[in-house]
Amino acid sequence: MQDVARLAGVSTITVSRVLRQPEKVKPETRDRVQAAVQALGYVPDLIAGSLSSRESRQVAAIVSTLAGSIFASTVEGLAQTLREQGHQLLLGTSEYSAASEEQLIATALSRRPDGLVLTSGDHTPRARRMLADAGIPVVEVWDIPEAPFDMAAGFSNVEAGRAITQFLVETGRRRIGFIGGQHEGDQRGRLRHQGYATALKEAGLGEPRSIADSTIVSMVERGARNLAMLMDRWPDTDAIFCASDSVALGALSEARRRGIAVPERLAVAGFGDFEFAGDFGLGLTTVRIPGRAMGAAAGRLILDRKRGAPGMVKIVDLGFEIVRRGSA
Amino acid sequence: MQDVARLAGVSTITVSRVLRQPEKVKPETRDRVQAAVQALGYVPDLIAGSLSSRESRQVAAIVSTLAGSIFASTVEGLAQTLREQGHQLLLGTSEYSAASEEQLIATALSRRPDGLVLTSGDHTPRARRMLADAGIPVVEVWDIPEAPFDMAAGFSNVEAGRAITQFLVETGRRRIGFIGGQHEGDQRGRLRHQGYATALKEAGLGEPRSIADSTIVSMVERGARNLAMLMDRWPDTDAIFCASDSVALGALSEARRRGIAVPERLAVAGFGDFEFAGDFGLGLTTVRIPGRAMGAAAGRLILDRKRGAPGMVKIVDLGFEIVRRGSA
DNA sequence: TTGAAAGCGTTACCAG
DNA sequence: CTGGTAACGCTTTCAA
Repeated sequence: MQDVARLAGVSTITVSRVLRQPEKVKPETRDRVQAAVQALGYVPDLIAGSLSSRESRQVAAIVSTLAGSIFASTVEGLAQTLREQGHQLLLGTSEYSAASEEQLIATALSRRPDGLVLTSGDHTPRARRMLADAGIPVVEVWDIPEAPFDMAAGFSNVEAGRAITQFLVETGRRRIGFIGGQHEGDQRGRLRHQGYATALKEAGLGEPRSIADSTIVSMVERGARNLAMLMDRWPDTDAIFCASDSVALGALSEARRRGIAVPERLAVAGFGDFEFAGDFGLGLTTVRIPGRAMGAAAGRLILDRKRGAPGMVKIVDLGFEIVRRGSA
Repeated sequence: MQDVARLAGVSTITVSRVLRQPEKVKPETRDRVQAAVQALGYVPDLIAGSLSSRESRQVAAIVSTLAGSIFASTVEGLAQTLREQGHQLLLGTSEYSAASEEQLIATALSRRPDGLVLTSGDHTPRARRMLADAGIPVVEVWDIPEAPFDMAAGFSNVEAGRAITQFLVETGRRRIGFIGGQHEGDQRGRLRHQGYATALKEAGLGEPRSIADSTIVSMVERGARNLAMLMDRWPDTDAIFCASDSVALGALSEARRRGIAVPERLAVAGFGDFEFAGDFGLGLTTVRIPGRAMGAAAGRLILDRKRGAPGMVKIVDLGFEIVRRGSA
């Protein structure tokens, strides 16, 4: 920066101003400085800048995985929104890691991000304390928590599970099963299951028929195995709601293998509307989730807060949508 | 840090040492400092640390998109490898953005990352200069460039295109088409096409039959449209190689629509082995790409270099694999 | 509209 | 094994 300043015949602070608030510098001076920046190929050091200005122009996000098209679009929406407003994304994934969310949060915070995006869920007291101490905007995505830590951008998993189950009821199904969620660590799957159970009760359709054997690694295989178990136990089942589209895909394979006609004898509904849900065979009936929009909204919430926008909304409910295709 | 030092009755530099090189501090002192860190809930400031130590323990990656399961696993593999070795990922996506790769590189470099991961391709002279000036390890992924900028972790797209085409030839196909790649901006698709054309020539099978209408947004739709165009123009085509699995998925739909039997009358091969390639209908014959491994290798190359590992490998060829399923 | 000086919180370097 | 002091490269005052 000193080199640039020298070449332009100004002081370093003027160079800084040209870069950060060009309008505060006289056009001639500005041009001279910009020429010097170009000539020297100067790249500012944001680390030094951040230390000095106490803002990092960086937002951290922690997701469990990018695989399976689940959080990928959310991360993408977030990254794009941040970039458009001059911020960068610091990404942490927790998959296959013994490191607790707590640990990941601590690591992220040590970079002094201007905000943090998390998937909603239970956070430990220690995690909550760290977040509070950091004093930065925090957005939980992929659900509307009952007691949000700070802000949230998501949809109601309970309502979504209830809605798709009601949809199955409306299409004449009476013996509806559930597979593939509600295991430990899948809080959102559990919420969907809760919605499913509620809908059953409201329709007077008896007890839930749920299988959630999580000993199988792949979601698709899990879907196949779980459907098999469910049909063995409740052979007259006429519809299933799967906790995710990949589980539904596995269930469809298993149904084909067993010669169970879909949707005639068994309706299959998924969850997520993943990229190819409409592009194989009869198409998967599912619940569309605003993945990308949640990321974008999370970015906006953080940046608005940072700007000190007045009358801030804290919870953004982006809803969901039932997409009917051939499988149910 | 001063608070911690005071509470532990040591100087700040000792606190720093306990955190970064615990073995250099006497156990008793160390315990006292660690207790103080706990008591105060101290979170070190990596920004200040980076400024001082001139290493950021952060690696930047720039990919075009996380959608479509293309780069997601690579990013995940990278993030995991970095995390395991105490580094963090700074992620930039270029999608839908007018900002050039150049701009993204400049932004990433301003954080002084310890390394940079890029998808291979043409980089502008200015970009190359910035990379050179930064003096950090750079890894190109998703191809083995002829003239790598620095290091590379990938596979040969040309060879992969050649191999799958040869496979189709070996299974008795003689009039083999290509759809969905080779348009502007898809350098790797072009390389696969080149391999395809080479294989045709080697087998004496005449001129390429290629369609690459890139005016359609979705890859799946593009596959459908392109297959339609190809079959209209060369009705006797008996096999196609699709530049990606999503294109292949679209082609399969279109074939179904037209009553073209797959694989009897038309063999369909994809590229990528995306997550669900084996899970719909007859299963997609495709080329499996080591997505996650490329990310992990890229991380290792950068961290090894940083450590000054001797006799460094600069190019890691992770190969590819033909996966035969029902479609070809 | 521009500049001088004083940090930002940490680590490198060199002593003790 | 521990500590003092001086950076690291920039931005924030506060003045001119």
